[in-house]
Amino acid sequence: MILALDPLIGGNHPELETKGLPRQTRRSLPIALLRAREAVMSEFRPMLARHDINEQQWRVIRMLGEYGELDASALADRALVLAPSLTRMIKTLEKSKLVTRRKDKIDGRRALLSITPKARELINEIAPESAQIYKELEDKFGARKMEQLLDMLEAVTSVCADE
Amino acid sequence: MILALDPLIGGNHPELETKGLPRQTRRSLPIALLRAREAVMSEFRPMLARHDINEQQWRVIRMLGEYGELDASALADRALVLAPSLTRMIKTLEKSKLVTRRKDKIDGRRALLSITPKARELINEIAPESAQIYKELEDKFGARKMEQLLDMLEAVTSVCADE
DNA sequence: GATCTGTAATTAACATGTTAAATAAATTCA
DNA sequence: TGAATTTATTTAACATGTTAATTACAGATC
Repeated sequence: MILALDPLIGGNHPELETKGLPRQTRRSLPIALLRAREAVMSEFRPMLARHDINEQQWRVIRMLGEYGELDASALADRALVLAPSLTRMIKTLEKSKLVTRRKDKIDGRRALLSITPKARELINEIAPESAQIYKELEDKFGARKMEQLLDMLEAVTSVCADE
Repeated sequence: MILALDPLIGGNHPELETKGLPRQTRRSLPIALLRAREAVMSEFRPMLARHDINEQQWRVIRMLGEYGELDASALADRALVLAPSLTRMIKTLEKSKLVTRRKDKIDGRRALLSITPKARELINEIAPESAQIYKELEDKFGARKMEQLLDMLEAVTSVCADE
């Protein structure tokens, strides 16, 4: 997505390409971010799958583990999940006894969510495996470069976020 | 996602947090990539919506515009869409007369996909708007930093991809 | 040339992503 | 106070994401 296309009709000639990608797409930030995310997540997904959990569920459970009880909006925000998705996910997670839900007595609109002891056990199983994978990635890529990359990602995020 | 969780039960204390995020999550690469992508895409999505097209459809059309006719596997690969998603998307895009589809006469298993003149017109409308948004982003973030970020994203992608 | 194996695409089933509309509770303010 | 407005959540409808199974064809082997 999201770079100028040249006016050529019928695709680019090979000499305009590098690394097998046309120049328009090769250095597109949105695509580079998507590619990187896919690549990184491919290291973690099989491990999560072995624990019968998906990426989004892991984010939700983790955030509740880290913050404690949260209302739905705050949780959706932190777990980077949209509210309607969260509503559905909570139903599933309640059925599998990983999340509990109660009404806020002060503000009746709010749903307060927290994790069960079973979910804490799950976190305790997954966390070390996750840390291991992360560490291997950090070793291969370089801890220093990782820090730099995280800094730049934070920077580009805030450039886009506020305006 | 994907950093070690400390053994504290019931969430972190405020003094362990920075920028409103618990330390476990604050510097997680998968989450940073997701956040960055969401932030960047939020700049482009409204423009694409005005053209009645979503992010994935734009990637598919763009790739066909850049490469010319492709079989479904090659297209799915380049557009970063899974094959089953692509199958469904092509049906929609055929109905809206943006993509055409034919069988490969040499290898009967392959579906060869290309875009219509109508899609080329759409590309010609979207491309300059996209370039404009991209340029503004580059100006705000810094062209040099953008290059560095793209380099690092490429690097982390290849570290994960091959092994 | 019939079977066996591998590959491309599709289908199926269930998950989340996305936008808009509906619901319900809180807040504002005339 | 009570109507109007705002806010939190849910529902609805349709999109893609994801994995597994299926279908259809190609290529290899005997």
